[in-house]
Amino acid sequence: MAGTTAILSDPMSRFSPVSSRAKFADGELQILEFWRANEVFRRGMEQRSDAEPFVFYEGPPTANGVPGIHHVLARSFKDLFLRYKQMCGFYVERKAGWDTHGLPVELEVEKRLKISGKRQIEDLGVAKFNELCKASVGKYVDEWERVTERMGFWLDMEHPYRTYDGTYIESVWWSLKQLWDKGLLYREYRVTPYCPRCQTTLSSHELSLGYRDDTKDPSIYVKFLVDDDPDGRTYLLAWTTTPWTLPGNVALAVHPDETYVEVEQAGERLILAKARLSVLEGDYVVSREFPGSTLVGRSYKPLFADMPPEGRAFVVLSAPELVNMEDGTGIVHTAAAYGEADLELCRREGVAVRHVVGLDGHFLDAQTRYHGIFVKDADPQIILDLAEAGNLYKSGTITHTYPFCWRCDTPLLYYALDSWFIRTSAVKDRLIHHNRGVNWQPAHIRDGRMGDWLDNLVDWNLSRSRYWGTPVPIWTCESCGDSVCIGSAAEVGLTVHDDLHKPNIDAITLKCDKCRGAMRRVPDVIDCWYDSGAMPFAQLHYPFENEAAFERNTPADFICEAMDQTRGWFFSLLAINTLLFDKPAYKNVVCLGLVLDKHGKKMSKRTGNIVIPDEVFNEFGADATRWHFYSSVSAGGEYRAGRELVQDVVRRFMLTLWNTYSFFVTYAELDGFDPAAPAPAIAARPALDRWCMARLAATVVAVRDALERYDATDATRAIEGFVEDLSKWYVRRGRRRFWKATGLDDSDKQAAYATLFDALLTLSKLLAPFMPFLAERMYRNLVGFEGGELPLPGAADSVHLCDFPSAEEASLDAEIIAEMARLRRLVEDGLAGRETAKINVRQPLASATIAGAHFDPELEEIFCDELNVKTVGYTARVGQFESVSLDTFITDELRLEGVVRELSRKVNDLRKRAELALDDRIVLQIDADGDIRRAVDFHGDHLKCEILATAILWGRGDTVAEWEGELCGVRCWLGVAR
RNA sequence: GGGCCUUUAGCUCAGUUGGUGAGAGCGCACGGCUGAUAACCGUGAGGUCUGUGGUUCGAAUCCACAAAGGCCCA
Repeated sequence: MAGTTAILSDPMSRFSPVSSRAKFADGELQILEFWRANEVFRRGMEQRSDAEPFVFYEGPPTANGVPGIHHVLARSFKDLFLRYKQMCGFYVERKAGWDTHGLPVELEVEKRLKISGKRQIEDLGVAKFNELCKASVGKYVDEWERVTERMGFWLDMEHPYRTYDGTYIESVWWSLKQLWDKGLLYREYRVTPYCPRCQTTLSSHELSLGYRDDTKDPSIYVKFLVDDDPDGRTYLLAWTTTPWTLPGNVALAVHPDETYVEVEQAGERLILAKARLSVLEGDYVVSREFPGSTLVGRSYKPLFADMPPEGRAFVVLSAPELVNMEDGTGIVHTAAAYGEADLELCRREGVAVRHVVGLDGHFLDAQTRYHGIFVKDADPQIILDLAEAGNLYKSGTITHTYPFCWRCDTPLLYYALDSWFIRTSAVKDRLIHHNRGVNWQPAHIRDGRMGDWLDNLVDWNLSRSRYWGTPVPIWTCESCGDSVCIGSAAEVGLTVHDDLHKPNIDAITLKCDKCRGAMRRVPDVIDCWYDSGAMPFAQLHYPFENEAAFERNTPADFICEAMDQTRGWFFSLLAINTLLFDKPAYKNVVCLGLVLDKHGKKMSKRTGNIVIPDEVFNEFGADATRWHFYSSVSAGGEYRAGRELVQDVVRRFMLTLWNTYSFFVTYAELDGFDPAAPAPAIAARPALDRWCMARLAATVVAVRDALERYDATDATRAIEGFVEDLSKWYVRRGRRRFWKATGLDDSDKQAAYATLFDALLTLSKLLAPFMPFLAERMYRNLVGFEGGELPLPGAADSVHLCDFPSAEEASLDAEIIAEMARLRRLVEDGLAGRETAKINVRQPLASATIAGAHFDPELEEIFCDELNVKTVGYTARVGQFESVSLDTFITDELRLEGVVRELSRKVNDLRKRAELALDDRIVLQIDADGDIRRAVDFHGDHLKCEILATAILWGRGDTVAEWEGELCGVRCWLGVAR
């Protein structure tokens, strides 16, 4: 590249020099600076401000930690389609959003304060706590913004929506009031998954985030002594994996239609289902058989003396829905407060419902034996006590799936509590209907994962007995119990500029319309997933303002998040939009798979296989990282991430592209190529050029088609294929055309430059949505913004302000693409033939014979050149495949031509070693005899051209580089002088 | 227990509605080419297309069952 330096310093150069060392990461930083200084993002939006909108919703992340590589994945895909649509002429708003409420934030603050549990929060003061929560939310926003910008994701972070804003909360209240008016909000005492550490219930989608399938729990068989047994030795045998619920036992359930047996074993009588006899240990004798119904109504002694019955309790109930014959004993221990079905059953049967465990997950004081102990910790003691009292039949451990809190890892309890629900089940059919109309990528999500979820829809547990969240806008009368729901801040005498959070809002009491009593707010806050699903209208403070903007912005044309959001944001968006408007919330969803490490293992901090975005960006750049995600697997697959994989993108794709681009710029500059000058019409260009343009046009069609289908993988693979062809066939085959000396007729050279320029410029636009940095760098230089002369007339100063390429009809040519492919297959065949015959490619041969169809003369010439044969002949095809055979007889004349080619190769190698510029002239000195002498005598002029020599001298003299050795079997000394 | 996805060369992955030698890139070995040179081209080794049945003139591809892995649900 020594030669180019001189050219570069020329102030009139058109292109800025392109080093063969690309330094992608450094280049990206410069482009970032360019975008910033020239406000390219803003101008891009402005340019399309009157255009048809393409609506995108940003799924709000919780900026509660630094962004990981999986966030980069989702943001890469978002950016790709948004940039693409903007280049296609749409107006694309990209409002950032932050999910600011909820348990994750509260936990972060608890951790930092080193406190835990609600009592400590209330000791600190809810006002203070919530203030800290709000401050904590912003803690990582800077980091998120930095990474977002660094990876080239254009997002309007200056006007984000925040779920804690007064305007946002007010819109959420409005929406809840709509549901209230429709009768879709209700309160119920219900057993729900409950986290005793966070002291709140969880919704079913939160629950689904925390299952673990390798949980070890006790598995115990418990004997309940029946009341009316004269001997006092007849027991009902029941099974449980939650010993801590036994103090809460109020009933046993049996299946009325199943057969039960009484067995004699070790002096005791045990009752269990016949089908479950296998759980018994050792020998036994079956003494009686009877239907389960005969057991119904019998009573038994409570397990613990300090558990006096309160109302009806300790009876056998009939519950076919609760009892199965697959596990356990056919007799089911029933704790009304700790099982969903248990509660339902006890209500139906009028059996007492009572808690033995407090909201903190510890046994209540009244529970004298275990009071104050955390339930899961009490299990061993309970088992011991049962054994001591003779109520334990056997105990063991099982491994099964059990839910844990998705944020704090505490094992969840099923616990009866008052909760507020949204009757989502009322619109189930509509949800399913709207989901049917969504274009899911990958398609199987629609009826698979999402469809299943909707089929099994349950009501949405909305309330959380926590602090940092949108307050439930419901007030209840202390005297008459009547409730009202508010739908705006004004209804409680506040504005959106007031703090609408706890504890402020709790201080407000309303007067009951019915009894004039005082109404107090339900102390709960709402599930933060509801916040996120409300963003289509809440981000605009609809319906209080922005009515027109809201109409324009719904539904979204496109959203994109990871697979786990089927139960999260994808659902909350769909559910809320359906409940409120009976409309779909989005049309196209790209649903991304998990990011695993390079071996396909889940990433975790513990195993240290985390990929840190900055590290990859710094080493290989954001473009390479993005491209890796687009191209590595089909959408929805599991993504692998690791530096080797990204490095592969650089080597496989980016360097190939870069070398081609660098080649073009180097020679275009050397030759003073002017892209603005009229170029030969495509139809008038050589076949190689027409082929290149046809391949380019086909690639444009393929990329557009793939992106319209939201298929990034197909799109990137089409581009990769073209770049491969451009570099490894077009440039390789056409190289000599570029360094041909300028002469009278330059039309061939002009065609070559015009073709390569066109290909690279179009490529830069095609690449812009995928690799925004590299595309910009190439584009700006190609159109002349980096050189010393004026840029191309009418060219935008950024590739991101351009229109996305459309295929030029004139260039589409399927036939030449097919013919070239055929030619390349036959060339391979010919080169293989040379190898077999042990004849170098440098040695010209007289002819090759193709057994197959004729080529167009232009293609024939390419074929001959590539195979280094003088002529080509044809014969009929033998068998199914075309093939090539070579005339391997080397005449004297051919041999001398081969010698010249060996010579020029050696000399050019010397030129390079001497670091001569590409256009430096030399004097060649030769000291050799025989074939070399004869070859030079015959072909001296040709040799001079090949090596840019002004003269060839015989004998040795002063040189800048020399070589001595054997060439074509002749001793030879070569010297190069200026 | 149920649903969905995956399984093709040492590694990462293509393989369109079944249809002419089972592919690419990387890696490895050998050779060639070369003023894009930290490139390029060719050849080779390496595959029971996870397995077993079935449909068919023909199956990596369609069907059934099974195995392994992943995700989700109960």
